[in-house]
Amino acid sequence: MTAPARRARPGPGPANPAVPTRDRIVVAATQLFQQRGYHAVSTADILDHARAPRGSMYHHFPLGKEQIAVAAVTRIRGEVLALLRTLQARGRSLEDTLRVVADGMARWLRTSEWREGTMLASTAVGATPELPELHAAIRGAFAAWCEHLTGRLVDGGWDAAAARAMSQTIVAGIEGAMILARIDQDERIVPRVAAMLARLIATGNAPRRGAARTPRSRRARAGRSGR
Amino acid sequence: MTAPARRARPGPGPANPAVPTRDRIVVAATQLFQQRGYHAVSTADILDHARAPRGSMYHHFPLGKEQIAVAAVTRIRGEVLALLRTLQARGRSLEDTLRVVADGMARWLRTSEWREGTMLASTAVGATPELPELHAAIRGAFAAWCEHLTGRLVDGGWDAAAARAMSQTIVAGIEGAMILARIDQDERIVPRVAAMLARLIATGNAPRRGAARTPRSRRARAGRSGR
DNA sequence: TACTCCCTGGACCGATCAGTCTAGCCAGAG
DNA sequence: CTCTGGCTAGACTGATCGGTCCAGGGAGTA
Repeated sequence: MTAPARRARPGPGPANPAVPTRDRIVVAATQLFQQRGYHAVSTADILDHARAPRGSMYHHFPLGKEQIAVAAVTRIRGEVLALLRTLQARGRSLEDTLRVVADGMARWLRTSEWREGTMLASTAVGATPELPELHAAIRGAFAAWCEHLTGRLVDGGWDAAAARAMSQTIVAGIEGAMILARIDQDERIVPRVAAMLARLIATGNAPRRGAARTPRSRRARAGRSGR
Repeated sequence: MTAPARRARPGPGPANPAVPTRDRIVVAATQLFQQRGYHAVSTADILDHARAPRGSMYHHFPLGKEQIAVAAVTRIRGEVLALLRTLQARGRSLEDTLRVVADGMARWLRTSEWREGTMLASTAVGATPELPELHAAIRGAFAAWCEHLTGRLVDGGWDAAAARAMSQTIVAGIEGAMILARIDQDERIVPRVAAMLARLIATGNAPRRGAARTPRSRRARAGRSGR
């Protein structure tokens, strides 16, 4: 318990010159922040991983570490949103989407040997109230995901308020499941929780509406309320 | 974005001599870890808050910071478990228990101005795979909570596997809801998610009961491992 | 009073932190 | 060719990190 000696690994081989330095930094930072969280990652770690010199980093990110973290969060936000939209475009139901996402995340957990995996939580913790820019970026990412899910639920006939609560439950459940799965090193927790959430979606449609099953009669709902 | 200057506050008034130094350290560490996570809290922070000198800390915790974190996690584990058991002893249903816990946590979030609140997640992130003792402590705490919840569900007639999945969903959902609520600074998210989970419990008892789910006679659930 | 032992108090250490600075590389423009 | 400016390169800084060390303080016992 004396010395961490975490800096042992010198980085993953030589830099790939085909990838611009800025992108290499963002990719490395994304991985590291997901692994260990904002405060446990040093700029030297990022530079090591990205095979970039210090000067380049402060050239591309003059505001320093927090700015890099914002870029990383924005990247994650976009990737997840793209996946959600792709699945929607392919006609997958929301329950199906949940399953696919959960399976993908479980695989990701395992292949990274439970080192990566908590999408934003690693970065979210400790970003309040210092680091206001990072805080805002994380908040925006969660909001974007929830908004997408809420939209899909409303399209499916959900009451706006219920849809909002449901989408928050989904995001919270998945994020929490990732934390539990990492700690337990048991990736099956994620699909398990996702199945529970899918059941909640299936049975819970429009809790104060008439039918319990999806009525498919969309288009007629009132305007969105939230935010 | 230059200097954090977080060390500005000198600590919360003079030390209370009635509380032993060791306890003051654990209490301060618990609060700080919940606020900012393991890596973002320095030993100097803890000492400041606890109004204790450096020597005392390494007298009581010769293994250093990680040992203090383990003590803090153990403390949280015990407190939550005690609350769950108290509510059970008072005859509250599991759904009711969930509501009470969620309301309490929401209040806690607000009164701490969204600085404390994510029970273990703050500490959990980044505790893998270094910090093995801390990792084990967090894992044990989550396991203890899940075990309690699983026991109550099985008592209520749930199939063992389904009960386990449900209890993990509950813990994951609450933990995730706390993260979302902190980021959004909106404590209503927690009771909202809790209500969803309660609905899942109410409707989900023995899912697909008639179908191929193994009923599996519940055995006497083994000794509950309190603290 | 004298002695013991648990605990306090804080100076101190080498390592590492995020961030600064400046010297040069090198491709494209003129 | 020269010049220029975006980018690289890494030495350097002061602050802070977790951890070590040891000189006492002071209650209990004799």
